[in-house]
Amino acid sequence: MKELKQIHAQMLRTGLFFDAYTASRIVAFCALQQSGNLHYARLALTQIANPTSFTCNSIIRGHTNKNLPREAVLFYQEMITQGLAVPDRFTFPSLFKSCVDLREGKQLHCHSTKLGFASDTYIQNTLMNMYSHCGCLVSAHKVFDKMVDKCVVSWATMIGAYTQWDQPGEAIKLYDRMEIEGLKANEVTLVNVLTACARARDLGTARRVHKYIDENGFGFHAVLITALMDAYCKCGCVSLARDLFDNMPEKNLVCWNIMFNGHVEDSDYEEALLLFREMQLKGVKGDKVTMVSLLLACSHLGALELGKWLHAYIGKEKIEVDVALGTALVDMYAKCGSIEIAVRVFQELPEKDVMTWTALIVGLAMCGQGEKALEYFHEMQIGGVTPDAITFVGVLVACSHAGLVDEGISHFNLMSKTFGIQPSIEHYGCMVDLLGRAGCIAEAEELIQNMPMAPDHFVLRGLLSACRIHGNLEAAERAAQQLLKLDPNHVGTYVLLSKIYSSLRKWDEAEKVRELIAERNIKKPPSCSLIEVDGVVHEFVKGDSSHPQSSEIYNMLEDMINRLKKAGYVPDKSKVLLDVEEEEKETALSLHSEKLAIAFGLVSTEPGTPIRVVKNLRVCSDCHTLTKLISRVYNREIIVRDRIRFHHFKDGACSCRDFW
DNA sequence: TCGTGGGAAC
Repeated sequence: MKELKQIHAQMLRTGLFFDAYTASRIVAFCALQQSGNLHYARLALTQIANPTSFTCNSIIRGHTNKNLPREAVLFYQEMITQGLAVPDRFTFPSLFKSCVDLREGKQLHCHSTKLGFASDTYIQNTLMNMYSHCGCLVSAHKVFDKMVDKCVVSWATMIGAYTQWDQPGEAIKLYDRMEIEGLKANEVTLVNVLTACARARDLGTARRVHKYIDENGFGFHAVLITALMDAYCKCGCVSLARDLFDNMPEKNLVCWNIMFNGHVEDSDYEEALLLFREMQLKGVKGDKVTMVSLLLACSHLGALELGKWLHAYIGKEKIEVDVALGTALVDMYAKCGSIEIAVRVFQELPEKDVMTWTALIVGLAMCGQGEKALEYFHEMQIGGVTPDAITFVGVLVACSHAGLVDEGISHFNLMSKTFGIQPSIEHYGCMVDLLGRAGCIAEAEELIQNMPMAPDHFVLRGLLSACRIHGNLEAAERAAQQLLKLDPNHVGTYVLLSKIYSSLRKWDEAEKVRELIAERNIKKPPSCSLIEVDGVVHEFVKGDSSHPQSSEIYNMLEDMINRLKKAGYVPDKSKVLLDVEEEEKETALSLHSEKLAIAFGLVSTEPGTPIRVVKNLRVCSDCHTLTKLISRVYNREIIVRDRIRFHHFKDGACSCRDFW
């Protein structure tokens, strides 16, 4: 700018600036160059008596490029009202790009048509894009249909518009039409189609595009490969994406992020974290998108220390905490059993939306803090945030876990009456759980009878587990029958039913159910527990002896059980499925994965440190009793997250008040 | 003129 100003001054002295063409270059430089100055461009313009359309177009483009859309449109208005210059075909592309209002967009469309640019391909392409951005896909398509000379850009734009407006199926159809008409696609077309494949989970098309890329010699194109990776990830083919990723000559942050997210969505949290360490070794820094994915991994693993480390990293690297990242932080602290920090982080967030509030409500629900969850639910509405269907799932879960039957029912009614949200099967699932858990089995059955859809396995399993808690065999058999019809290969049904039989001492029936599992060759998912020590997540499965410190762990386990027996512990063998000798039952119990994880926690952390364990299944009653005692005898807080909620053990009691 | 990634639920 310093040099430009000198040139400008000389031009004024020599009179060269009064030549419109020469002056236009001064304006264009100031308006368009990185080092330019838009304000100066507009000042210079005021000194030009007869600016050309080129000069004015530069000003418009300058505002568009610097993301000042309002100013671009306002300047156009000035240009025509003051008659600065007549718009030409170069005026409209950047003008359309800056137009976000449909009404205004139509006016500009009208201008361009009156000026004779109706069939200019360049203008029509940007016009389509403008209509799409203004949310009028129909108009965008009308422009597309009427185009006589459609070029690659036209097709790519329309495909992109469909994808953007959540109609990936239509986008893919359009691409198919292109292929049929024998048209060549370019990189952008393919990126847009792949984005559509990702949204539509269309693996077939993604593979076809991949083949097309290989066969048409596109060479290495980072964005294209990145889009392909994402499509593979979203279609559940993470390893295909990983192959592409590993072979990329250069990896930008977006492709790292896609890979982190791919592994997280694939439930491979450890792999996501390993990959992050690899990225750090390469000296690449994460951004807010990276943090969201990694925090999600921590949430699933219950890796609080790692989560805290990421939180500190966000602060250290000055990563902007926007709503999505804020929500991920709240979710991480809540799901890692640190609800107090979750609440504090939540309160300090500058921006919260319905997802943020919902994450907190769900977090409180999981801790059994139903009343608090309801308080936040009301505070949220006072703050002007409208709850959605998922928020209500959280509210109902909160009521369910805290035994707030009446509140649950009233909120269930409130949902449709006041908020116009029709209850979905998820909401009915919560209600069945709520009623069943509180012992109202008949009411739960009646609700299932009267709901507008057929019960799914969540609903029926909720009923069945309520029957187990309350020892209602008749209702259990009815629920189990339906469940077995619906999903005969789900081991949970057999296990629950068999547990009900054995708790009622109907050993023969229990055995019969157990035999069915073997006969039908149904695979049991292994029960496993995770515990994080010094930032490393250790995994234990039932009866595990693969851990390097296994002998220490088993010694501790023995010590634990002996000390607890002295403190009054009697193993609860009634829920053990196996029809074996009493002693073996005791051994089977003592090998439950959470007991191993807790024993490991006791040997590998300082006295007094809280122990946090995450389980993939629900805790059994024996482990629950035992853990209560451990918390007293070993003077440790123990926080166990099971498949659906938290148990916070302290001084011999559990936060669930034995209601789970 | 057209292009890649992230947050809440039974």
